[in-house]
Amino acid sequence: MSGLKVYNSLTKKKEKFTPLQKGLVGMYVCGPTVYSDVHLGNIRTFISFDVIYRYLKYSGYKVRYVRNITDVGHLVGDLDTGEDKIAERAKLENLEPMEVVQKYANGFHEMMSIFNVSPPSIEPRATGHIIEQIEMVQKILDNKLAYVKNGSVYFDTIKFNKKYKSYGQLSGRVIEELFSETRELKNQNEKKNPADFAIWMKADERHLMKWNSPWSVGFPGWHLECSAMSTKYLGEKFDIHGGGNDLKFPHHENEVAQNMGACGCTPAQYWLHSNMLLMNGKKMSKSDGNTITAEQLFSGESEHVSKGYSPMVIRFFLMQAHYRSTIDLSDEALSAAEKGYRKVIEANRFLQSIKAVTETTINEIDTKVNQTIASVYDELDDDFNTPKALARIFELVPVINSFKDGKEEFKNLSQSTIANLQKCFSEVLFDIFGLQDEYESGSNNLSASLDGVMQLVLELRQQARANKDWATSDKIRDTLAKENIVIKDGKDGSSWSLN
RNA sequence: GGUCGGGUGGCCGAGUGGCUAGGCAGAGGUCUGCAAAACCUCGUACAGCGGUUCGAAUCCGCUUCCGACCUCCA
Repeated sequence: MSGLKVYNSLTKKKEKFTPLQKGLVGMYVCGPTVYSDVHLGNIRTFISFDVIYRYLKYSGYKVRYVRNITDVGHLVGDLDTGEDKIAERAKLENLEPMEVVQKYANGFHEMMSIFNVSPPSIEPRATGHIIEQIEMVQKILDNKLAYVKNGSVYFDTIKFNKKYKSYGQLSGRVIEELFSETRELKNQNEKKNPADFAIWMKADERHLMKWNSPWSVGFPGWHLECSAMSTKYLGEKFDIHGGGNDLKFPHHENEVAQNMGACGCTPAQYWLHSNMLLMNGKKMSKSDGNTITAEQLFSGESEHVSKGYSPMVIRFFLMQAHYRSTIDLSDEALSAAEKGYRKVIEANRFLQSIKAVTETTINEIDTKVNQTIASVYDELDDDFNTPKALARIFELVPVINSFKDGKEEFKNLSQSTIANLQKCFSEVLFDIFGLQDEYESGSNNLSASLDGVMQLVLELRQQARANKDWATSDKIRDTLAKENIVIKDGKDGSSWSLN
């Protein structure tokens, strides 16, 4: 229950998880910038935090999960004077900026739903919080940790670091080195030093997205929206802040600075960072063109895959790696995941169909199975170790299948052990990992009647087999196979499944 | 160049100072009319070179290769 340990990027250590308020967790995760279609790398991050969110809820916490949508403030190119990404895209597609935002936000939500990612408790947008952001800029100015230059406002990292000595703590950077490192290509005369960053930018005439402020007609700096919105919905101090590894610097580092600059306290207790999805050994990234969209993966229309893979196979594939490790996407790995997914889902399907078992005494095998079940949750308590938990689940699969086959050692599993297995598989696979049984194809009327038809077919085939009429029995099997229905002959009759 | 993280059996991926995950593929077997599925068994892997240790894939050093961040990025 409270045995959860999490790896904190701030301290670089695994720590016992203790929320600020007993039983309640506030979690903020950086969402997408909606200026183009999400790719699988983005999706991985949101699935990782979905599992974390689900596990926290499973563990009995009441979680307020805030995941924002950034629809302004991302700049293009090397310079802070660059065009806003959304505005840029709007020009390109000949759309109103808000149309761009809506279009890609819709696409994002659709993807999240396809991958069974739970919606957050609050999904705030940057453009909906301009006032809060302006107020935060003012607070930082009041605290003398920012300065105004030609209508733009810059965060004064030197002054901030003198006061708090903490700039760079999260990303492991030393502020002095940041100066010497920063390339001199910036025509950033407005900044006092290169490590400073804009929290409010004056917009020029051509800019499409701009708002009134005490300093100029302009727009907020990129990092500001997360600071403002996390404060608004979770308070100045909250429990977990998450995001992709690539956001650690400068985004999260600057976020911390802004929060401290405004309220004098560190925002999140625990910083969790998920690692990147790789393809061909390299980070999946739009700018490199090293990407694959989910649609391409579903349809198989990509040079990277030989066939299509379903959303749940992909989700299962991701569960096989720890969220803090990179994972390499490949055709071979996906097809291995597909088989593994099928195996565990089918074992579960049988498991859940077991009605009542004659109660027997608890024997050695029961004890062993129950220990393994307990270990599944221990693994998840250890920084959400899904691959280890999954390994334990797979140790239980042969137990279930052996029970099904009536194997001597397993046929007398007790009622309570079966119940524990059912609970464990259902909780871990569906509630925590967020998988779905794709072979079940819904509990609709069609599948129910199909099952009725299939029972008849299987019965007829069974008769044919009893009469050693192999021609008929094989014809049934082979014809069904062409329709992607697979017949499996077991000890106590046959079963079927959709391929 | 700076900072950080990695190199694990055919592939993907866990992991701990000694009890050597798991999935997929492969081999053999059981079952089966055949096939599939299922079940059982198997490979003794940890980049290289040194060192610490009774003992290291796991700790330290060096070498090498790869990646991430340092500029927008989940």
